[in-house]
Amino acid sequence: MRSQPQKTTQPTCAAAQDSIDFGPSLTLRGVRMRFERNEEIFGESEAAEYVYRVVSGAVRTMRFSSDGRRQILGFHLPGDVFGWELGDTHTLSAEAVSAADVIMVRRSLVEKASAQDLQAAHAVLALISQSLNTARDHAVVLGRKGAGERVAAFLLQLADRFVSRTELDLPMSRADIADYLGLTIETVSRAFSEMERQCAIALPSSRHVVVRNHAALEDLQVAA
Amino acid sequence: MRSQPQKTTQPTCAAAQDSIDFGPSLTLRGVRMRFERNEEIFGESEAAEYVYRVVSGAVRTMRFSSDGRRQILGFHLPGDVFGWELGDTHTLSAEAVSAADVIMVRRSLVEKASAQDLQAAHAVLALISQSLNTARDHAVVLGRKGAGERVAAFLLQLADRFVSRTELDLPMSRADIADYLGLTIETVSRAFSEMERQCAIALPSSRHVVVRNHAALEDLQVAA
DNA sequence: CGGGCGATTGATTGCCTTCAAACGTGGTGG
DNA sequence: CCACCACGTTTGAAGGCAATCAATCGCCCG
Repeated sequence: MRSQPQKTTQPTCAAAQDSIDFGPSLTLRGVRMRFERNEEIFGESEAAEYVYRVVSGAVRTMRFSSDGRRQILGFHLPGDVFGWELGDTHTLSAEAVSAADVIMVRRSLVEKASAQDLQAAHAVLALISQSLNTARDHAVVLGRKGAGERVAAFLLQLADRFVSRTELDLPMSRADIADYLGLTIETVSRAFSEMERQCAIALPSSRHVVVRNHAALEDLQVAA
Repeated sequence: MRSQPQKTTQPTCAAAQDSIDFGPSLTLRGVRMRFERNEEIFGESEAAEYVYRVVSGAVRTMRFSSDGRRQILGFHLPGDVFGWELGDTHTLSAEAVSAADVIMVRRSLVEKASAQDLQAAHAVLALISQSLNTARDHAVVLGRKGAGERVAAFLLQLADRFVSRTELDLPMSRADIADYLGLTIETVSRAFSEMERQCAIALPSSRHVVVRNHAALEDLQVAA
């Protein structure tokens, strides 16, 4: 299933671009690669050879329950780092949601840097710590929110990450959103339609969301 | 709501006991305290002054959704470290599930140690990394499993942590289990009853579970 | 113009929640 | 020592919300 990733032909800009910035004191060089839509970046239990940063596009990380059901753990947008592991194998899988440019830095470089430089070690710690916090928020959504609330929370979360907080171009399908929120495609779709009916959002197309009433979304997120 | 915690009167054993072992190269001294059942250990948005290790009893960490619904993020048993934060305030709350002895180490000590010693920094990283992995597993359970599967997964998870893998003394109530698994008390109770009916477990008392058929539980965990 | 895929909408089912009541046990006070 | 109360748990009945099953729609691409 793992298709041959290939380096971009054009050497896009300077060397400084092809690196991951872990913080004020840790910038590591890597290689830029392009992954096509739905292409696997790495799989669970594969050797964790690289750490990744999204340059453009979007990436999903996920885990599968023993009988194959998929849980998406997070979406990663430009700037996000993913794929870091403490051990030497990946504990989750990653795929490109849309065509995505990604910078890959050898894990050994990160290890070496953080084994020599305390600031580097702290930068990695901050990264993981942030991931943990996000994962905990996600647990609250999955464990204690209804369908409408989950979708509202998802949209608000995305809105906070886009430059324009009202115009969202969703890179992911309804199926992705469903597997992220612990719902089905149909339920997600109905939630979108219902929000449109209530004029909280507009849906010029299925992948383009306009937030019409931010406050209404925040209400939905709490009780819907 | 925060009652006055009080140090245990008997100085139980040596100084080495009242410390947290983060790994081969980081052991920090602290103070031992006892918390009674349901006593708050720290609250969300309080200053994160200490890092904690469970000595005896059990602790729950949790977060609340904006309208007050409780999601338990984890149960912490003897040996577990909890309450670590990157920033200077807690991002979750902790309470004693049962009466619990806990060792508290000043966070500033951990900070100082991991800012001076690379092995110490790595020990903290390993700790957080493990928490992240656990949180991700939890997300799979919350997002993609049915009620019976959740309870089975919960029991197997606990069984792995007890000395006796077949005799479990649950320190937590059905309400705690429900809030951990994203279910209601009644649904959890029904799941237990159903497992007993299928002879996967026995319930001599509501808090004492005997695993009769480990394999059957593993099956339930996948499809029930 | 036709095919395929993702999204939407509708109808129905089923699981979990909600509401309600009874049970059991541990603790307290008479 | 026993009666009683409180609280956690279990069980039952009913309802609701999301899943499932099924059909249609819309759009992109060939």
